[in-house]
Amino acid sequence: MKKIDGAAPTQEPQWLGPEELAAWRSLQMMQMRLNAAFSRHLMAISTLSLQDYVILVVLTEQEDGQLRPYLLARTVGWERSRLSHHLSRMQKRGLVEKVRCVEDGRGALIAITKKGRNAIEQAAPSHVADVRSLFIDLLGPEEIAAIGQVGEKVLAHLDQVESEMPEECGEKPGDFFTN
Amino acid sequence: MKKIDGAAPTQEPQWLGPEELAAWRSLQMMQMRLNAAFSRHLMAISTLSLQDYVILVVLTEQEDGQLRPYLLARTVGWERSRLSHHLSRMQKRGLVEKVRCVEDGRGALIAITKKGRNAIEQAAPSHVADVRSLFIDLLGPEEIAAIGQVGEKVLAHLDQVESEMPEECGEKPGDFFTN
DNA sequence: ACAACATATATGACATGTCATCTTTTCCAC
DNA sequence: GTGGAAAAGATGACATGTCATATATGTTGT
Repeated sequence: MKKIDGAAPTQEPQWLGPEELAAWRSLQMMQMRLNAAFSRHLMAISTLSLQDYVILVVLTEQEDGQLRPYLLARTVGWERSRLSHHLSRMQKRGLVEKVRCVEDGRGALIAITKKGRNAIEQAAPSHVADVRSLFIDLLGPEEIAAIGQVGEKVLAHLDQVESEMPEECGEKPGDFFTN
Repeated sequence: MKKIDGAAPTQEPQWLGPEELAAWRSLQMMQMRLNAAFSRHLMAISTLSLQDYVILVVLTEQEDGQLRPYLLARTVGWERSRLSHHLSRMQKRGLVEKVRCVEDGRGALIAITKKGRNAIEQAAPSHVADVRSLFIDLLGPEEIAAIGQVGEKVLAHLDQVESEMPEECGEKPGDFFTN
């Protein structure tokens, strides 16, 4: 089925304007380089990768230091299988442990270990200082607020769009986070 | 050498405030989910991954469709070896080709092929429409400008910090991009 | 001309992420 | 209760990214 260029004006692809393009690209580049910097820094000062750190942060934010993998996945925005693989590796390193879940026979509970807690508690101050010095402290409160608003707005829209997505339209979620 | 807590107030780690944390996290989550969405979409409508797309975009922006790998790496913000591996794969698929560089016997030139050009020209309109509908069109011009400014500011600071970094301080660049 | 060093790129081993698929258990309509 | 269908999680094959290192060529100072 071809599109016919009739009375309706042909939908010329709506390229990005220069400011739009520049903003989008510098945002992408910023994220990339910030994550690279955090990642390097974290590896330099601890035994944790940025990914490990993200997982551990979420776990420490639960009062019991435990969380179901599917919730953890949702929170950090990772794919199920990515998380599963990563948790296995973290378990091997003794950073987390898998506990059988009582209420749901299928599931597990991921619990942060003493060792995991030590690791993140030792790494956190320096990492946070990094986030401050490379990002937060460079911005004014209005800029921070603006960033937050943009993030929320875009995320809300994504939630909406993705929930409306007809099954098997070839586009399912599957994301990632990283602190 | 230990730090001594004397008259100088102990540097309590300067945690992020709630708005700061929320802004930072939603930005990260946004990037992650946007990239995931773009990636899925691109794969669905073309034979290109988001990474392929990024490389090809940069090449098409050169008038001769060619660029030295080290410059390409700088432009997209990837590590040298990541780029090298990825270009090899793209070459195998016929999207780019490596040309011997005349001025510099060490180097190469990466040139986009007909096939590569076709692929990206076919994919671009739909991808750009995606970037619009999931990001740009949700924001007002002030928000776009703010984003751009934040990006530039942070990147400028990163450039500075990373250039000042003493050799072998264990933290070298090594980043990534992704359109 | 040449040593000593820097730069451009490639490569192999390994870490990490993705996709499709399997198992187990739960949920629900009948 | 029972037969699916859906959810939670694990897993193996494969794609991609990282790190350390190798190779070749350029550059510089003498």
